[in-house]
Amino acid sequence: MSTRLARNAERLCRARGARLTRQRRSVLEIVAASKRPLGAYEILDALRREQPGAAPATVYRALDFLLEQGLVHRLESLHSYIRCVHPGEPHPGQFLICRDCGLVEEIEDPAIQRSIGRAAEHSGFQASDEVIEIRGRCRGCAR
Amino acid sequence: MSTRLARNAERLCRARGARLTRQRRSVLEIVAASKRPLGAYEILDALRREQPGAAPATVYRALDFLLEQGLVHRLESLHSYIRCVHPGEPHPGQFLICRDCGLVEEIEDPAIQRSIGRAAEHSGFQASDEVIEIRGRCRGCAR
DNA sequence: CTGGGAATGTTATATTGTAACATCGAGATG
DNA sequence: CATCTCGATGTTACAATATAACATTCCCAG
Ligand SMILES: [Zn+2]
Ligand SMILES: [Zn+2]
Ligand SMILES: [Zn+2]
Ligand SMILES: [Zn+2]
Repeated sequence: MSTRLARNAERLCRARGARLTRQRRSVLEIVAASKRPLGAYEILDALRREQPGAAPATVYRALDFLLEQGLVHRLESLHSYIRCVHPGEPHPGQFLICRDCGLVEEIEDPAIQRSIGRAAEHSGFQASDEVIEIRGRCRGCAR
Repeated sequence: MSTRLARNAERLCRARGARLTRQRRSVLEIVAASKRPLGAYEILDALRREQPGAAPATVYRALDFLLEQGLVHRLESLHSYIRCVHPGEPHPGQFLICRDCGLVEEIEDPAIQRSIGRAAEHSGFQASDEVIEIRGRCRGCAR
């Protein structure tokens, strides 16, 4: 399967002294294999196919780890999780979420980042991270 | 109490043919009276002081109405609700959320709006609304 | 007044997320 | 190798958020 993904994640974790265990890797692969974001309980259903005893805490603990490592993002407005398209340095995600087909595109736009930085500064606010979720209709669905 | 608020909301709703009922106005006033965003069940607790029979659906229905009318915003990352500081035309909210004191400031920054518009356009995406929640430390707490 | 649609009451349940504590297991230490 | 230790996992129960479904009431147009 996604050996490429797994190896890259493994490398990143190793470099940080973090342990990408079998369970955590399973959750990462489940999330990464999905075209759409998955809810925690959808991940749980998938995980149970290889590990029938899994419980909610199992999934949430793995997700906590993967979020810390910047390997997945959480979509606040969908209560769901999606792989990061360019892990490496953890970063705030910016997403285009299609209401029609449910697809989500992760973008990385420095101009958005800059404008947010300036707005925060203008209010004397020290930003530490951001939730940027843009909802609408994707190119494919707009036709 | 906040007669000013209530009157303005009343005027806006009347102009649109929307009915700001007693219940809906109660919920609006509860939300507006709070310095911090309130969760639906916090609103419910408050509402029950004047209407002991209120149930979750009561609150969620009122919130749906107030959200549609642009009188309150939902904070996705906090699962909570806050009054709009400048109702009139419904608009996407932009928020600075302090992790330390819990205060939330609503801002309206055209530069953020523009950068998001351009990024969406660049992906052929028709944006219809946005979730912009900037988390960090407010001026007061930063000192 | 009366009919009809919107608003509310009421009950039950779905969905998402955590707490708490027992147990396991990989790697360090001697 | 033995054993110690701490992070990871197993397990159970529960908290917090949100919605479904259907009965009833209320407001207003006609
Ligand atoms: Zn990313
Ligand atoms: Zn689409
Ligand atoms: Zn607003
Ligand atoms: Zn603060």
